[in-house]
Amino acid sequence: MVQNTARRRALPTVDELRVWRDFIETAEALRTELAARLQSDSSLSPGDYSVLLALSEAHGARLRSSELATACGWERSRLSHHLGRMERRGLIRREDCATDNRGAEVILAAEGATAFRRASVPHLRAVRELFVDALNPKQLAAAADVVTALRTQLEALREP
Amino acid sequence: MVQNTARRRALPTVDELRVWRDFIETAEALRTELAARLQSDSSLSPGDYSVLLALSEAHGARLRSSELATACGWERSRLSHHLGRMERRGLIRREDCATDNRGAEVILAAEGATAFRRASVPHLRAVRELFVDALNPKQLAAAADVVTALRTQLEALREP
DNA sequence: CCCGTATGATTGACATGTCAATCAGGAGGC
DNA sequence: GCCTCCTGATTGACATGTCAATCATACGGG
Repeated sequence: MVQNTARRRALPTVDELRVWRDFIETAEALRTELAARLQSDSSLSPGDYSVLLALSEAHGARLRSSELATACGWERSRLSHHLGRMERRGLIRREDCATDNRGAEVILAAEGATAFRRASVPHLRAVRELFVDALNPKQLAAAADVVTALRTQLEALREP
Repeated sequence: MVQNTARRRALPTVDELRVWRDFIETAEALRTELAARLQSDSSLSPGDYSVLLALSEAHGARLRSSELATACGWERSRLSHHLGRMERRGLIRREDCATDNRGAEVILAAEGATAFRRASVPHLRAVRELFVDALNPKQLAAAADVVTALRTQLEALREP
């Protein structure tokens, strides 16, 4: 038991640390490359893409601000800042909500819809090239398994 | 062949896209959680930690600015901005380089060394808890394999 | 109806990151 | 020595992200 405790408390080995660093740096490099392609294909940032995707899938191409935040998995203040920038560029509009005077509705503008259409297929193609095509079926399944385990651990440790 | 080409060009399936999103979001969530723990343990950001780690390992606890950038894997301008902030907080100092008047040497300040010592063990412990302990040995090996494959593909596609 | 509190959203201050421009100092050819 | 080009590093403008504070409105108890 003492040994068990000691083992649980030990610091990562050099090999384990290397895997960790490779993992986190690779994820980061992938995000950066995807972002660069998205930008050059469509002048959209990944944030823009998330917002436009959520709005495109929404009924009537409009969402309450807080629903949009949930759909993107963002904090509200982050969304608010980002919507300000997107509104300046004409990608979305904001209107007061009819049923709750505190609320705002975010509406996909025509220019935003066009930009999203232009971005979508090249972006998905890039995901395929850079991620899916890099892995054989076993590796893809292993990746899914690993991220599930990581997510589970993360959620277990975040609550208590 | 036609079929092969078609398959290569196809967009990701829903399942493949889900793995991709889980992968990228989990990596992001891990980074965020590690950053939060680092901050509360030591008032250091991940960027601060990278810089202090590189300086700690350097001979004489000092490095040329561009060597430091390489060690961190950062662009020079990013490093320059970050060093400005760290210098304001007394974590590092900058001196002119004796052998090249263009150059600058970055020096680990006493306060930076202290902060790094305070941060180091809890940070490594957090990596163990959140990453290493979440995976059994097979999963850890699979993770290493997957990120290697992703990195290889990324580098293959970035050059041409 | 009115008050206290909760909720939806925005704002301001600041940390972080990228890109392009700048600036000073080396290095080689003449 | 001088001119040109290369290199090391910083800077400014701006996009992005977090946190705490703010503000207006909704809502429920009395």
